[in-house]
Amino acid sequence: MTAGRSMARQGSETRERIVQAALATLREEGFAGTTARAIARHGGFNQALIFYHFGSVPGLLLEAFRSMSSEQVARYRAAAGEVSSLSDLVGIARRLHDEDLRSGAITAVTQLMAAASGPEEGRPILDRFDEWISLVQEALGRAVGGPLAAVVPAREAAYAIAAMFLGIELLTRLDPERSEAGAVFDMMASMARLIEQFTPSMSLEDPAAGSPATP
Amino acid sequence: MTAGRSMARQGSETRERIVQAALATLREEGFAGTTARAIARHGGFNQALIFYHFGSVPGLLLEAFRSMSSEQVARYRAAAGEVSSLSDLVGIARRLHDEDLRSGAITAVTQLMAAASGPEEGRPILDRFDEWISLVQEALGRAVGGPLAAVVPAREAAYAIAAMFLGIELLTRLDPERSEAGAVFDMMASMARLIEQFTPSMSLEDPAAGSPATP
DNA sequence: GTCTATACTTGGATAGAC
DNA sequence: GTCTATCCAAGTATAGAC
Repeated sequence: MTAGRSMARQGSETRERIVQAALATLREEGFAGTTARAIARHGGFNQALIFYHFGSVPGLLLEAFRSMSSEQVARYRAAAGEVSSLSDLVGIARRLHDEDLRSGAITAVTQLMAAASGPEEGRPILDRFDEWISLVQEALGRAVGGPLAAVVPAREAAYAIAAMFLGIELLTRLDPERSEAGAVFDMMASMARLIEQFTPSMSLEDPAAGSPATP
Repeated sequence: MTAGRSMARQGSETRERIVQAALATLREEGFAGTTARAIARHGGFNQALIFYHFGSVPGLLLEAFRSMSSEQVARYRAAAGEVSSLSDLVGIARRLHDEDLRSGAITAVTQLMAAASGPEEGRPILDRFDEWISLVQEALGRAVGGPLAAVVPAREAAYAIAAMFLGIELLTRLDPERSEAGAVFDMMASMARLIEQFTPSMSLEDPAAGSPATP
């Protein structure tokens, strides 16, 4: 219904390009180094475009965060839907971490979070982060059953797990070489297997409490 | 051996005053708002003093981090020495969190972590953070015994716990009103009690395992 | 919609008086 | 050691040509 030109699409593409450049700058230069000029340099476009499309640098960063978070949540919600054990959950956490080492998506979030100065800037970020907590909570619901589910409040556990993941990303970013994330995921994997031995599949369980796995 | 004047001590006092002002600014204005001028305003002294005493703003921030971390680690190492159960451990974690709500000490760390752009800046921060991990690991060693200790690698568990704490501080800072830290500590407290039921006091245990310390 | 040029502001850092 | 004054670099943001 509009003119035959691809003007709207061009604008969209440019916006997306700026968002990607902002995320790249955030993870490569850190928050302190993420200025309008640096972002423009990274993306190979003009610095003025940022203000034309997003009004201000903080405006761009917020939009970049929203865009990135939505994309990643959608991506992982699909994976979380197929989780059926704690081991699965640890598996996708590890995968998310590994992929972030390359893409830096979560890394960008930690930068924005850490730099937010108060509730005014923090709230929109927290709103988005809630989606991640829900994602974990949902996966947790699929992963644990039996007595464990009755004893562990899902929301709090999900919050704690999401916080831990966040902390690991923050530490990894300080020096990827020295990160102990790999060992931590290994530990959680064995703990998951251990717990699974004590709380066997719900579909087979009998009325008595204990009766762990019989190999 | 020097002159009778209290010049060295005065210098020390000023340095300390600047460090405190830097930490206060960091937690009240966030990293982005922590400029030489803002720090000076906070502390009620002249902006030029920062450069005279610390050479640069990053120099001051690093020193502030070292100072704060040492103090807090010493403070909590004493408390950790008296930990004898998982419940105790959760208790001091909660206390540390509550105290940080007022002092903002840990909060300042998260801000500095955000500032670090790469391994060069990240390494000294990570070096200090190692002390926190060791602290947790030590407390964990006192807190858990019996079969659990044999199955959970202490270093990895300590790393995970420290990361989780960091994440919780990060989230709490985004909006203290909305923080779910209290509920998370409650959950961990009940889980600690639960685990303690299944792995009773080591002093009563039977010869099977490694028979650690007997109080 | 995008680029060039530039006005305006803030922050880091130093010189020199006290 | 501390303060005043100031220089300079870097950043945000806008005006106007294309």
